[in-house]
Amino acid sequence: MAIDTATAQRQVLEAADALFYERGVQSVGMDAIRTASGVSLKRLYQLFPSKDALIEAYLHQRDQQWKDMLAEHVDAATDPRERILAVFEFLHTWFTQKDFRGCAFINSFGELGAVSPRVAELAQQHKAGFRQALTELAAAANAADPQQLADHLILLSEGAITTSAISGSAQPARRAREAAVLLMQVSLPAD
Amino acid sequence: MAIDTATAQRQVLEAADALFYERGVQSVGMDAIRTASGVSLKRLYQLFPSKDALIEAYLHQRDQQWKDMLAEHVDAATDPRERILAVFEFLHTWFTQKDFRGCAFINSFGELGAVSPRVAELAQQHKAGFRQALTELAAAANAADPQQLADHLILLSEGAITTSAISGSAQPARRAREAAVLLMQVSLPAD
DNA sequence: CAGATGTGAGAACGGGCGTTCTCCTCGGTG
DNA sequence: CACCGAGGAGAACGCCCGTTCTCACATCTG
Repeated sequence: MAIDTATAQRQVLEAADALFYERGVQSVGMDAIRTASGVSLKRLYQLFPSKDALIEAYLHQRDQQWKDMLAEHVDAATDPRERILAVFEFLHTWFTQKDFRGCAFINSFGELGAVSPRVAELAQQHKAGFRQALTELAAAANAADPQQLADHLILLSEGAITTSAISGSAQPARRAREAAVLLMQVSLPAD
Repeated sequence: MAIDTATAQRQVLEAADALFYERGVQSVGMDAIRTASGVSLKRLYQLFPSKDALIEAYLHQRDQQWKDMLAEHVDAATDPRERILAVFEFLHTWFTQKDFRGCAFINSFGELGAVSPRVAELAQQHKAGFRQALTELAAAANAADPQQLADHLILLSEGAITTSAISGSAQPARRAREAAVLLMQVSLPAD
């Protein structure tokens, strides 16, 4: 008997995730995903009717995983400032993973953003979600202007992600944390 | 008679620059460059022996243009702090250009960094050049730790570039400038 | 003028890839 | 047992694309 539908889907998504993220979306053929997942092309196409659909599912999954990992780090702290700094701890542990290759959304956007409105849209949504989360953290820390602090922290985070991806070092997370501390000194009310 | 070699090369590079930047490197075929440049495939291939070579030339050219534009903005100011802030003015004017689509190096790296060591290398060099420039600006402003201030400013800049590219707004340049002002308040000696 | 050279336009070649199709096997059902 | 539908393996199809080749023409040299 063939593999259970749910596990087939999971295997395909796992393979797609690993390959798309590692090599970029366009460099990975459906055949590579078929081989890596062990799911036949026929099944693959009945689970995901096109490569575009699979790309979309891949990005969806990344978004969810990313949010979960972020929340996990943030929720380990209770002090509002530490919850903000936890974002940068999260970045550091992410950057240290040996398969780290930057933000899947930034990469996909660079590859396909101009050519696939759907990819551009998903990237925007992902970043909007991050902004939302940071704005809430900034508000919880009593920032005078939570949106402003959040935006500053976002710039540091995004900058750290791309700098770390290109340089291959996790140091940018440390630097971003440093800068965040300084910004919070100025933007948050004294204790 | 055929077109002069120098102008043919210039036309090819112009076309490649526009197309690669706009649509991404992999989405643009040699035929599109041929059509846009008006240079025959034969000539094109004797000017650039492969698409890879053309991509490399494209990145080289982007690097040079970018440095020139940056220097132009920075050199319009004399006060060390204003020279640093000029970086963010530059970003803002860049983001406002109607064809702005992020950093060519970040985009190419996302597309091909894992698959083409040469592209990864060129991206690293480009970013190293930017870091060098910012470190000098920070030192000239008497930062206690010029490398640290430079790294913080880089994070803001890179974050602004990707955020602006994805969101389609130039606002991140303003936000980055704001944050830079705050960081300089803390990192630079008082007047 | 003869002939060699270089060029433009575009066809041709070779390979890769997204997607579909063929054929065969196998488990379940009446 | 005979049949049916689903699924696996992989061939096949169409298309795109990087690169090379053909051919006709125009220009230069002697």
